[in-house]
Amino acid sequence: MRTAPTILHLDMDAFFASVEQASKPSLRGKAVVVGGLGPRGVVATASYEARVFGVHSAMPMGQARRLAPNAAYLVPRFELYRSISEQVMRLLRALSPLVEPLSLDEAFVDLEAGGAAWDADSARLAGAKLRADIRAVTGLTGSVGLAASKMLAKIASEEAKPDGMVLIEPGTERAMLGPKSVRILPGVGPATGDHLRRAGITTVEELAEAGEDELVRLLGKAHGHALYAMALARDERSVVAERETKSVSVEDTYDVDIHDRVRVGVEVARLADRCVRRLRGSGLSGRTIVLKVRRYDFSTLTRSETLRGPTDDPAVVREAAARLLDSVDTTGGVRLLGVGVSGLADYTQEDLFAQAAGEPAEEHAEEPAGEEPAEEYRPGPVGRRWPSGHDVRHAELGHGWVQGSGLGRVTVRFETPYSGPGRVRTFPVDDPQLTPADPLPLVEAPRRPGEGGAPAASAGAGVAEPPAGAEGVPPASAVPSAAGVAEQEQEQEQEPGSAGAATP
DNA sequence: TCTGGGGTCCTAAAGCAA
DNA sequence: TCTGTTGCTTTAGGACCC
Repeated sequence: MRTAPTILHLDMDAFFASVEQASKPSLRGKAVVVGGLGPRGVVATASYEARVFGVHSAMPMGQARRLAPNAAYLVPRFELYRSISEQVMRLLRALSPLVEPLSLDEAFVDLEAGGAAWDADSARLAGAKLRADIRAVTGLTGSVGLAASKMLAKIASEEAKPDGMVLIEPGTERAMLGPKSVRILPGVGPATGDHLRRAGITTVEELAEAGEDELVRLLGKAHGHALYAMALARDERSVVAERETKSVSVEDTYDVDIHDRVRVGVEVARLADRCVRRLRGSGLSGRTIVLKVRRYDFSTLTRSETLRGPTDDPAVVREAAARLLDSVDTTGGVRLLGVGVSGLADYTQEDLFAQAAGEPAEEHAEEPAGEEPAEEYRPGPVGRRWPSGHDVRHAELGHGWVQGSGLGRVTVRFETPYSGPGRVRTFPVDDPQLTPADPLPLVEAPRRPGEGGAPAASAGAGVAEPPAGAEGVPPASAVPSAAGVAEQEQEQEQEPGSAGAATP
């Protein structure tokens, strides 16, 4: 274990919600909830204003709406978040080549390996500068944890939230960890937490006192050893920059359970195709096909089949998935279906033995082997073209975003990341002057010299108030192309207005 | 109106081979 | 030849993470 606190963990604050607030001035300082808007959606991220009402990640949307009926409810825009995330990751890689992203909004950085820090003081400096740079480049805030190990750096950033920095001085680890709940340790979730509580263990201190043998007896070998080490603040895991993908999967939860066996088969085939598209997009193939079925009662089962060699042939995956489906009972209905491929290989080695009888493994030519195209099939009602929260452009009124749609109308708020809160107007859904638009950068790209570190779009109090509807003319750079209409938008059918941006 | 989507890792049982 | 041991692979499920 190193002796200097030179491992940095960055965690962006309420990332999805903060991005939406930065791009929509009327939502700043308001409760914002990002997640699936369908009847079975859950919260992906809640802004801190929404958390005051008790809304948090993974909560069913319905419950969130009951707790915070006046919050703004938005569909996630992954393409936009990805592009912001890349900006942040670039800043991290400027500090060190050893950057380990954990998700779009989180990463470890080994400052020592990059020569960016060697002791507590230099680490603090690097952390402070990073936070300032992130704010300048993205307009967003992130929290930083600094410590001598990954586990502690992560706990430190948790402690620093929101918008702060915490450094754990080497030597003080056990004292700080001791009184805390076992739940702060990575790998202790609801099940393990319960298990330990029944054994009379609730704090990290008690975990350490229980002893290694007892923990192994309680939780099994791997988990027991790992947890005991964590309890003693021992964590030797190094920051690893490149991790190989182990599996690729896609799944859909349906708004209403599917009972029709034929329809189930059709959906499985569709998922298999989508999965293969992703597989090929990453230049991979795989040997093991996995079918996942969640039944009406939420019981989940998986069936898998391992082929003799890796494949990226849609027909082969489709057929394997269909065979697997034959072995599961779907009476009562299914709420979720998924198809995955694991046992991955670089797909250069062309399918030596074609798996499907008589199936030419070669019709690779078609799809553009990149991102998934938007799905045309979703029988989306009127809202299809106007997902709530997405950007639009009006021929006369300029840039805005969809606040809600339904009943043949779409409500748009006209504002940009650099304007003040804007006005709301309602149009027929087929208004020819209205077109979907790409998101604008959160920070106006060429910053005027001498403007200091306070970019126009910094989400926070005291937003400058230019005349409502003022248009920042967007520099086209740094914007994700073809904004992610693809990803997932669960369509919502709502009365105008109820798609509910916070009533300003 | 209960409970998403994309992953990772671990365990245990069963089959098979040496 | 029979039996027991060991170890690897496949399969299914569960916990956890963001």
